[in-house]
Amino acid sequence: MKEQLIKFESEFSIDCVIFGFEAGELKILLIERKNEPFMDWLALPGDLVENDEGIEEAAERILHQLTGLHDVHMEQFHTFGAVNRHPRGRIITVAYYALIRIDSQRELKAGQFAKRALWHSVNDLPKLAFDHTEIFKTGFNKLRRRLSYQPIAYELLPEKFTLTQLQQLYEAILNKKLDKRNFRKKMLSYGFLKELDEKQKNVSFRAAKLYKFDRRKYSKIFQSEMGVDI
Amino acid sequence: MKEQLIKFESEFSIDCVIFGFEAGELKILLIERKNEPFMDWLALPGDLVENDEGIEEAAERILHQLTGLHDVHMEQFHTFGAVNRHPRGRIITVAYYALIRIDSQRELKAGQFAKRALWHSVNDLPKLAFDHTEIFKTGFNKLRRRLSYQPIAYELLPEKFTLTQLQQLYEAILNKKLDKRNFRKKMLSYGFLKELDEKQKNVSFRAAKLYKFDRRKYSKIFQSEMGVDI
DNA sequence: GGCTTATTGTGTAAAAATTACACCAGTATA
DNA sequence: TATACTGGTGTAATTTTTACACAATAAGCC
Repeated sequence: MKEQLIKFESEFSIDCVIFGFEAGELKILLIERKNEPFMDWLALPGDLVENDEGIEEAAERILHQLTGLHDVHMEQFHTFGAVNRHPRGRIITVAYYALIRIDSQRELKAGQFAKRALWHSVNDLPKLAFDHTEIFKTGFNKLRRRLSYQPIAYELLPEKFTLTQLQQLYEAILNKKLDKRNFRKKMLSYGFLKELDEKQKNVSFRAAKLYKFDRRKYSKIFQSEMGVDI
Repeated sequence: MKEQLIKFESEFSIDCVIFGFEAGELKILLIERKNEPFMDWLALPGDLVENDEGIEEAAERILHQLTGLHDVHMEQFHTFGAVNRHPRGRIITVAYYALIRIDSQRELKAGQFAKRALWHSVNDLPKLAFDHTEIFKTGFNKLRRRLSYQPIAYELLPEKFTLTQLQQLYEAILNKKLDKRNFRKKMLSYGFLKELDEKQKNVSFRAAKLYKFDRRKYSKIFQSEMGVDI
């Protein structure tokens, strides 16, 4: 990354924990590093923040560079600033997480700083570069806590999905079995799932109804539970 | 604007939103600035992070410098990084909040960078220096959300307190009236309040029982509800 | 001492939310 | 048409949350 440490009193970066869901498994987006330090290691996608961009802006830029995505709802979750977290000197990093739909159509673009980008299951992660394992764990815990009071998981699913898929996703994130009937009752009671006149195709068993997420209704319901202004 | 921007590519600071409770009112600790920019304005206590200290460490140092306090449980809640948040150049700030007991014995020490330090009610805050009004609001919302799922308010009360005081504190933070009986039932059901054999003194009405917070039991109960390691 | 005043301290019933639990229906395919 | 597999559904018990009112107590004052 930065070769000329002398030049800077300090620097900061953004790191992204980007969750996706595929084949019943929760995954995160990783890159394989091209340069020292930690050459060839897996790492969270991240980059230094430019001096003329805000950090939200930087987060968007970086995610775009790495995935081609725009307008992804990203949320800051923690800032890591241990003195020795980066071997090249003092670099504080602001960590963001995002939930995105894994789109098999679109290939991952590694960008200029990585050998490749890949989706990796959250369940058997190897040790990551820098303190990225810690960052990932913190982000995953944040996601869990968030999901248990706000239904945000739909962002990970394809546009049309079945209730079973939704439940599997919840189970993957919360890491526990849920009761099918209670889960459905609860999800439908929120009122932001729209039942479609369509069913699954190409399955070798009874096809399930497809549902769609209704963003309008969702906002109405959950905006009121947000923070209050003073 | 931007007098010595040349010297630094970037810098970062800590700002602290320190809550206290006094006379039935929720307050925060502010300083009156001694220097430009924003000379004479009220601001959150904060300082630049040194290059050889971690940010948690820096937060502790700064709080200590400003209040003389040690071992206060501080929690990071957000990092602010708008490009123009600081007129002197690009300074990203990591915001922490803390809840402390206002101790009338101990005088506030302003330190070398402030004219004075003071407790100010959260209800009629003037406009603060920099983006500190926004930082405060974000921190206050964080405190509210946190309090509604974790009983952390005891940190603001004197060692011995009455249930009415505890309720007033909740009402001040959540900004709504609570039902006395339900509130007491709930608080006592947690099991971390220890009833003392003592009562209020010097009150011109029926004295209330005093309670103490039992830190041991609290930890037992709430550690299990924290994030899970992977 | 007894009256006034202000606050403390207590219980119950109704409503709402959460949990536990099992079987028939539908579709593909063999 | 039988088999294998997943989809879809309801109810009762339990727990949690809410709503609500009055007697007990202590100080101050007359």
